[in-house]
Amino acid sequence: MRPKNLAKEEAIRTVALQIITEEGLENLSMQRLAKAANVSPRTIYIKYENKEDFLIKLFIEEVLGAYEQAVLENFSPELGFAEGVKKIWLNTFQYLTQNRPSFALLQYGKSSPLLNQAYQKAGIRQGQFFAPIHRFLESHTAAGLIRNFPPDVHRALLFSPLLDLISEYFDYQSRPTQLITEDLVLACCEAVTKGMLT
Amino acid sequence: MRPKNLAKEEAIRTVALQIITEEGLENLSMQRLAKAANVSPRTIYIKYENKEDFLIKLFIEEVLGAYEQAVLENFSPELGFAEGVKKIWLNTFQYLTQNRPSFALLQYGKSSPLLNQAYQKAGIRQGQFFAPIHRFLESHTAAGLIRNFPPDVHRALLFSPLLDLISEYFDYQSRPTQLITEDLVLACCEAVTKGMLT
DNA sequence: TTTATTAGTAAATAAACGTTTACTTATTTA
DNA sequence: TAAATAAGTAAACGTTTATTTACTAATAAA
Repeated sequence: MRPKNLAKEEAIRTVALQIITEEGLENLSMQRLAKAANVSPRTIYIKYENKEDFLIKLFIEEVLGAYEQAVLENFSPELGFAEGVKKIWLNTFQYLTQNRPSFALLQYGKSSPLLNQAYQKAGIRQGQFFAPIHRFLESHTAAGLIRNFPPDVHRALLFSPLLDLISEYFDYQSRPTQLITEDLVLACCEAVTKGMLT
Repeated sequence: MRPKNLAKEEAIRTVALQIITEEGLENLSMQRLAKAANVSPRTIYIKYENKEDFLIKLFIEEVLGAYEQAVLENFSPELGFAEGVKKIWLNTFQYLTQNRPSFALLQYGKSSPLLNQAYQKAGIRQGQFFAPIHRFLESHTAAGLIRNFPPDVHRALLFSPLLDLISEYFDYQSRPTQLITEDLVLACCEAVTKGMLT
């Protein structure tokens, strides 16, 4: 049996992320992807059932896993609230600003019905993903340190401003000076943290 | 000269918003839109140059204008900080939860390169849009009441959690009970407000 | 070394895409 | 009432889409 050429599989995935980042998800076609990855269209269909299957697997296996790992690096649910939130913010900011394709796909996950399905499947809102953060928030809530909100609401308050700042980071990347610096992000982190306290 | 049939123009726009809301921007094709609006494809091209022109005008003229008006209703830059933020939050929450197509298009504006252009064109980040809110934030910053951040950053802290909560509102709409109530939103508003104070 | 089996290719498929062509209809104005 | 003109239609345009067909290439097991 002829063995799989793993380099081709990888080329398909990385070229796909490149096209999505530079020209948007709507400009990624299977034929174009195949040509850019120096591969026959049929080769993509060896591993993936169809385009939808490909995108969902690209999202879950290539993006979400690495993202979660980066965000949780050196984080522990036992950390103090301010310290834990700061760690999460710094990890997220540093990882996503250095991995634009991941950020682009995460943003698409919020609007595209197709990728939104993948989100649900990955259990982001159910807390299977980022479980340590879930526990972290629950324990500090139980201790009465932070306001008693449902987990989804905690997540909205904690993460959405940060993702918005990262979006602005990329907007300003094409201009003479960068508005969104790490110091500024840490100041925002402090503001968000303070607001959540009881 | 044969007069324009305004009902057809309106049908095109409302049917487009319907399709985008229910099946996503990526499933809106000109031929499909024409058929669903009971119109010949050519009719769309009487008013709009091409698909891009149509979407941008739909976004700016149909969505952004009404959205800004709703958000700013009974708002004044002279209001106290907590009071002003609360008014904005309530206006936004009430309007967008009742106008899902507007919310859907606003979300697409963040990921789709095409609509993102429209955002920039409308000057959302430059403060031409929502100018009263811009003045509101500037004066309270100058007075030393809230932290001294750039306007884009203020906007990220203030609005992004709210939009995330509205997104969750729609997620929960298909389930037995609604998680995101007006009371909960107001409690979050209080948290965000508190965090922004110096 | 042959056979079986999967990887991979080039080219083709039907369907859908955005847009246009060729034409008809409805209305105003002269 | 007739001429002028823009609105609107049905059908088609060439292109691109996702996917498949028919085939070749490469390797492991026999």
